[in-house]
Amino acid sequence: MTETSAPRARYHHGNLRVALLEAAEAELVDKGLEAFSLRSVAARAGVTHTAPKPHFGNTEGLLTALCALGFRRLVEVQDHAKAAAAADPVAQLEAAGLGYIAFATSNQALFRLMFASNRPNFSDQDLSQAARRAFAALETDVAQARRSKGCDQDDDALAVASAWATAHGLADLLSSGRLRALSTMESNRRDEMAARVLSNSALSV
Amino acid sequence: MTETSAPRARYHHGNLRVALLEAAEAELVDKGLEAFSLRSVAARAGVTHTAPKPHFGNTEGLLTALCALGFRRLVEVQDHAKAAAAADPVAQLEAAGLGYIAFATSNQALFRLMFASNRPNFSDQDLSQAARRAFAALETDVAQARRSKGCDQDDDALAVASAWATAHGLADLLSSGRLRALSTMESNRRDEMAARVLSNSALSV
DNA sequence: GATTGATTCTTTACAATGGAAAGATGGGGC
DNA sequence: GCCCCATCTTTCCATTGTAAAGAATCAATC
Repeated sequence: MTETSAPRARYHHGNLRVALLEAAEAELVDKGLEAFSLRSVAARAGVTHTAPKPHFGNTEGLLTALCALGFRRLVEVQDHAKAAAAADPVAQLEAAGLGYIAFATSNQALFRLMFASNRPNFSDQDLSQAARRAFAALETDVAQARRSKGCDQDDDALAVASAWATAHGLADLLSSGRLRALSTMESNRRDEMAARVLSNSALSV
Repeated sequence: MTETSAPRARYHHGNLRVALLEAAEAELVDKGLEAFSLRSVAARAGVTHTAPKPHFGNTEGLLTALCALGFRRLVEVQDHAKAAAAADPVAQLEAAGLGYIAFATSNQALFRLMFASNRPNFSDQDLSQAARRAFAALETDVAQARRSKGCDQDDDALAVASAWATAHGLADLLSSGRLRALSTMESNRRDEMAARVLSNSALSV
């Protein structure tokens, strides 16, 4: 009777690819991107340090896959936040922004991998597609919020840039602990303030 | 007659500390933060790889000093931009924001060292002082712009967060080439758009 | 069910890196 | 002129990522 829950001692791991991705994320959480070690990741997964090669090629390959996973999760977090918010397009946009911030603050190292690293291969198909999807979602959120408020469609592109920059700036500064004014607030109030700043940036350019 | 401009072949370098900082920045520009190598920096300065130790301790020490230098240069760039702008407080704020963006786009790796790295020791006296100065300048710029427009002083703290987030977000996304909508514009027009977004974020929260 | 080929994983080896330790050098105070 | 000490070099070591070759296993075919 072979244990299906512990396929470890076997020579062939069975699902090493996903195990490595999980180990890599744990490594990222524990040590941060700058102390990320492929050998350590392999050890976490219980394999030797060259086992990742068939699955990811090299360290950059693993980080590229992890980065794509990050963009997909970013969209998930935003979708989850939107589902819990009011149907009003402005509330939806604010929820997306708050989701962006929540993702950044609870996945700091992954966020940096996605937005402040040269290690992932951004010309990789899977990654660039995942990143594009995240950007496309933002575009429609901004456009719908602006339509609901009767904003000029000609300024949509600028509003997208403005909203993204604001959300990204808040996310980055909050996740790195640099916005004391906001980060020390009680979380409901912080979200209220952030939402105000976000909708303003998208609607009144 | 000893050449003062080439104090290299001597055992004691003379001003190795500043030479290493210059070499470190060149290394940062050439290879980026993630491929930064202390040995390579030492080689650039014409010394062996352990020569930096008496001056900076370890790699983190060197990066910490470089990071502090970055914050001082950021303020310089902003001051320079403000000096070239109109005296109007809103124009001054916009100039500071555009300076922030200009710094980020022309010093990408240094910008990442300052805002997206755990390697510098941010509890270092010199560094934290330099960073605080940069933040203080921003605070006064925002406050003065708001006074000139009769904005409510109670919202100043939020406006500072909003303006900083917007400037930082624009800077980060532009420097990493992610804001095609803006980065493909002719530069005058781009600055005009960015200024509009920036002042809006500070004045109409 | 046995054989063969391809894939996965291990073993081994190597170059690059950061840092520790000890020695060589020479500047500066006395 | 002499000695102390900061500066720089030499040497050594642990860690890391990657390449190459071999062992183990799976899968397809006969």
